[in-house]
Amino acid sequence: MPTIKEIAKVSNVSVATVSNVINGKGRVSEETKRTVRKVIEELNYTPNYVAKNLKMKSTRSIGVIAEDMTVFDMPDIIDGITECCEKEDYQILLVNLRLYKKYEDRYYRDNRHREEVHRVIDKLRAKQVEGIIYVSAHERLIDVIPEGMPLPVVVAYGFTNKVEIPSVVVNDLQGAEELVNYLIDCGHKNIGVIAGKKESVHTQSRLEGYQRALFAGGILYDPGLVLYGEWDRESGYKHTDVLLNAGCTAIFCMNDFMAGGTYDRLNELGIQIGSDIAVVGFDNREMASYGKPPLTTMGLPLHDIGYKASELILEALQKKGQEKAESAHYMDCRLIIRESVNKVGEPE
Amino acid sequence: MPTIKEIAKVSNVSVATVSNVINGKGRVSEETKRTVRKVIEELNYTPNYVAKNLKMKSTRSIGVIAEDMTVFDMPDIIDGITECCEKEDYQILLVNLRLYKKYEDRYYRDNRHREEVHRVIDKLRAKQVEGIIYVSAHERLIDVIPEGMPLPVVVAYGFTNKVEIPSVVVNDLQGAEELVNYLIDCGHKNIGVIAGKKESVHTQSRLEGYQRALFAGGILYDPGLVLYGEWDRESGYKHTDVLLNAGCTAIFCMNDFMAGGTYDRLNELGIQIGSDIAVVGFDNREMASYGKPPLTTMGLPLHDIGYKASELILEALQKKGQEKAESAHYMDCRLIIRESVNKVGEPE
DNA sequence: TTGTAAGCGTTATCAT
DNA sequence: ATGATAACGCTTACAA
Repeated sequence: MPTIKEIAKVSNVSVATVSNVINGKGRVSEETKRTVRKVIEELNYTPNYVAKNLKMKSTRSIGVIAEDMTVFDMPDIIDGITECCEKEDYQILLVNLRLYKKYEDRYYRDNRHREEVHRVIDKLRAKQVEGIIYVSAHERLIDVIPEGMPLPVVVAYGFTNKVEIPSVVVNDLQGAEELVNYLIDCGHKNIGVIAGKKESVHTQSRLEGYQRALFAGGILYDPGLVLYGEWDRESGYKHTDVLLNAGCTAIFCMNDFMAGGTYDRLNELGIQIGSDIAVVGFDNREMASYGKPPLTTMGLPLHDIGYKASELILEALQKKGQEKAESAHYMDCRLIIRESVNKVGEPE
Repeated sequence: MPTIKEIAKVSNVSVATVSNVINGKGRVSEETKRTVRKVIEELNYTPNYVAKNLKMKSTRSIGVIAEDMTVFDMPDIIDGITECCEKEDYQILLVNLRLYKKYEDRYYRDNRHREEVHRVIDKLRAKQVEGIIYVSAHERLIDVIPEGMPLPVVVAYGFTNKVEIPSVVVNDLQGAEELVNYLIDCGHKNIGVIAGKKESVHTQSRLEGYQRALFAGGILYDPGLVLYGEWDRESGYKHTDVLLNAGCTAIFCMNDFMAGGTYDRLNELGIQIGSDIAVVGFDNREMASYGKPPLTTMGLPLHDIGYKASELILEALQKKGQEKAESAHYMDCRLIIRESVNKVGEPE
């Protein structure tokens, strides 16, 4: 690997001049520019960024800590991060914690995890990344970031307990509200819901969105129409009947898995989804588009979450140590209309 | 950010000593070790790796170029790469080409793509990565890597036209053979296949696997039982009838999408999958496990491909410039047995 | 327009 | 056991 010194030597100029033509700085005659460029070409020279970074005290790189690459939401978040970073010419140092593979399902109770995160952050700092994005595998409270980080950190797809660390998350409320609005616009008034676990923040927010939509639509909220499930297919299956008996013309399942379960039950019963009854899901998982009929659902703003997280980092890098922005950023969901919702005639 | 110099000053020792205690080299008294460590702790010092890397001329990092993060096979491949790299303490510089988002479906005919790859590689070289893994979004010939790369390059999930660049790909032949073997073990003798596009390498290899399994099972190969599709659901749907008419008791679809299509048709016909007839897919897409019944299919060795690619890079780094290994590495698929295959009694 | 030289934060050699 | 110091490859005053 040739260095700038060798380029200088064979070009018969000083290293300063070579540096200048590379970076388009200073005044250097067209003549020498040409020869230097030719030599660079011939020797297949590539400048050494680690030397440059050392000198410049900047790396234009950020660290991305992904809890687990293989969970369904990761790729789009990472995609959003990379899109923003590419635009601003920032590089990404990726570390994949592989939490699920390593610790099964209860890694977050584990102190090994906390220590590992600290180790990883130290290494990233050592590599002189200018900021860090921590990407949670599922939306929950992230409390493993050490105190007093000397560089901007944001957590994507998770909440934080420290005000100095912004987080960017799904706007469940808007999503649910818009989804139920759509149902109402289609003429449905008796809308049952198969919710997630009662204590989940998603469940709470999506329920609130449901209530708002109902209120705006002038529909009485009947708590008897909301059943709590476990987010799994089975829950959708077993709760369908009671909603049917209550005379619901539409069922709002708080995720696509549970919608799959109500599909199962409805099929058994010979009830036609999308004509006899409407069902909607949430999350827009891959399976949603393969349902029969394809499921109308709410798309998670995964890409936007990643993009926004990058933006926050880059902004923080600009106005170094200036006022902190608000802590939680809610990204809007996007309605994915497919074929599982029928219009219902005006009954009045 | 404190430097080693400041640590030295407040510890009342030289930088050399500090460096030594950090790296556990040279002889230094327990006494000074302790004080230096304390100062490091107090000042929250982290060594600057870019300086270290410059000095050491090594970065322990490799570049990973992903054609598109959001295609289904990427995450597992990346996961494999990171697992291997973490084990060997190598860092990953990730670049996401976002090919699909940028160029729709025919990016690979586009010269902008080639130029972009060259630019990306230059940047990675500048960052002093020690090797590069190019991860294709779909298995095909990758010919965008420049000639005479001065560092190890391997392409994961794609073929190469240069002998010096190893590639690691799916062992379609083994996969199909094992899958059809399983069918035969279950007593099936009349096995139809809904293949992919005729010119596809996957189709060719999987067909060969099918033929081998048949041969080993003493079953005559009937070319009339293989129908070529377009890899999509529709293909599975429309080819099912002729296989049925030919009296097949099992249908081998060359991907899960097409299997979904034959599921559709079989359902219409009221034929029970997993008892009246067997169907198997290939790829183990997310949807496969949600089928009714869950689809028996062949899992792609995505993780292994990533892992192997890393191994090849790291090996090449060891025996710098020694003899090249073979060029194409085939990773075995893994059979995923679910509920879409019935056993069939011995008819003799 | 071009060259000299200091310095970025480390490690390593060689004295002491 | 510890300390001076050169060197890694680059940028940037400043000098010529």
